[in-house]
This record gives sequence, C-alpha cells and structure tokens, in this order.
Amino acid sequence: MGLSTAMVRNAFLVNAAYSENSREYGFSPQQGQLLCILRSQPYGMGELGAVLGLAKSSVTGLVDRLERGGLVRREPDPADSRAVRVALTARGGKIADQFYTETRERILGLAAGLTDAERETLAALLARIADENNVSVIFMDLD
Amino acid sequence: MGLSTAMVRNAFLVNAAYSENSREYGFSPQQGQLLCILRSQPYGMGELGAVLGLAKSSVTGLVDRLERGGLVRREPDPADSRAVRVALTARGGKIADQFYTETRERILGLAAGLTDAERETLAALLARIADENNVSVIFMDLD
DNA sequence: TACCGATAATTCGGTGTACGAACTCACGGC
DNA sequence: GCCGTGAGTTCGTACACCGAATTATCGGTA
Repeated sequence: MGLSTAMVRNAFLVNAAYSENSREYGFSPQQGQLLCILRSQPYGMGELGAVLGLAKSSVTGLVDRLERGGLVRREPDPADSRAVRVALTARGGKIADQFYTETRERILGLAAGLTDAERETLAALLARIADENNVSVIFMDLD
Repeated sequence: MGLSTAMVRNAFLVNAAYSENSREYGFSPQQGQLLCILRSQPYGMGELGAVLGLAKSSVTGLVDRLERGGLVRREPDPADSRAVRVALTARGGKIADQFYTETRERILGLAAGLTDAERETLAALLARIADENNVSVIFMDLD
C-alpha cells in the first residue's frame, strides 16, 4: 500500500471515529471539532474561520447552533466592539473535555495493534508532517 | 505531540487537500471520494453505502448529482432487476483518474519533508492500522 | 474633527450532505 | 402462488458550506 493510500485511509478512520463519537453526543462532527478547539481558549469568529478553513459566513451558523444548545457563548470583545469572543459555557466545557477524552481513546484504539515503540515512531513522523504544514491547532491535550 | 493529536491533525490535512482539489474540479469532497471508489469497478447502491459508511438514502442523492453531471451512470444489474450498478461514464473515468492523480500528489506533498526511509516507515505503520481496522477500499492505485 | 478605507461579523439565497421512516418492487424459499 | 426479505427511491428535516451584500466599528489621515 502506497503512502498516499495509507494516509487517506487513516484519515477516513479518524473521521469515522470523530463522527461516531459526535453522534453519540448529539452533535455534528464539525460541532465537536469546534468544541475541542475552544477548550484551549476563546476565539473570535474570524479566527475560527481561519483555523477551521471555513468562510466566515459558515462559522456564524455553526456557532449559532452550539449557542442554541447552551454549549458556547458569544462574549463582547472588550478591546473591539465589532468583535466577539466565542467561549465554552460551564456545561460546554465539561462536555467538551469528556468528548475530547473519549474521542482521543477511540482514535488511540485504532493503533492498538502497534507496539509502544511503533506508536512512538508513528507519532513522531506524523508530528513532523503536521508541523511542516503548519496545521491549525485543532486537537490537543491541555497540560 | 501525542499520537492521537498527530493523527487528528494529519486527517485534517488530508481532508483539506481532498476538499481543495475537489473544489478545483467543481465537485464536493464526497463526490470526489465516490469517483475514486468507482475507478476500480462498478458498485451497487447498497455497497456504496457500506463502503462510505452512509445510509442508503444518502447515497441516492450523491449518485443523482454525479449522474446529472454526466460523470456516473446507473446501469441495471443483469442478475437482479431490483438492483443497480453505478459505473463511471467515459468522461467520468478520465476525470476520476486525473482527480485521483492530482489528489495523490497533493497528499504526498504533505510528507515532502520526510526522507525516503521515513516515508516508507510511515507508510508501513499506517498500512498496518488501516489493515487492522478493515477500512473500506477507498483510495488506491489500479496497478 | 470629520472623513474614509479596512475589518468583524451577520444576513440572505442557494446547493450539497445526511438521516430515518415510509414506500415500491423484484427475489426466492416454501 | 404467497410472503418475508432485500435493493432503491422518496419525503421531510436539519445541518454544512459558500459568495455577495450589509451593518457597524476601528483607526489613520486631512
């Protein structure tokens, strides 16, 4: 199996894990992704678009729906009254952490057949790729 | 960076590559994915749902739109008159090959900073994960 | 101070994605 | 010849995206 094929299939597995777990929580994969991003800090709408690779107008609705569900809140930006800071609510923070942890486990489970050394090698190589393509900070432990 | 984080970020990169390339061709990522799957052989609607992890009713519309664009065709299954075989048209086959090749290059480009040996190691590890989680056959060279 | 281009975000209209439930129709065993 | 099962479609609903147009503020400049 060539590298590109292996990468595509792994992306498919990760997407599926993400989707299934989101579904169990009653939200869409995109909403789950946004919750994970907000775990580290609040973001402005424009920033979210940049991080997610979406048009600003797409972010509006995404945040709307999470806000309607009480997981997220729009706060006025103290330094710029045009801007808005999107932050997790108390409930949203709890759910986001739980969702993150479960998703993390599910994804690690995909690599359960590898030895510790292999997992370490894999993590290092994938991290190189991520770094060299300056991916958005999309999923991370908070420690 | 932990393994799960690295995997999620790489999936994000692959998704983005897929999306951007699809967009250049004027179709959605899902449509591009379907075209790549059909490169190897025709599939029934139910099979497609299983391969893609979608409900049957979702596949109907996906195929409808590609058929409207003349990239795909529904053929009657000679052995079962309830069933349908979805196949690439001549034009669809050309476009699918071109799309596949470009996407492949784009994804390999993500790993451009790795040495040949590293790429080989990475491919082997990812292939193990794919095999052990019996992923659908979603992206592949035809040789 | 008054102006004006740039920027943050929303609104709007349109298309695509996805689901489950209900339906049609052919298959195939009995 | 009947009937349960399986293949696909239809329908209604909700979400995900986008680009273009809009509103309101920011900040530099005359």
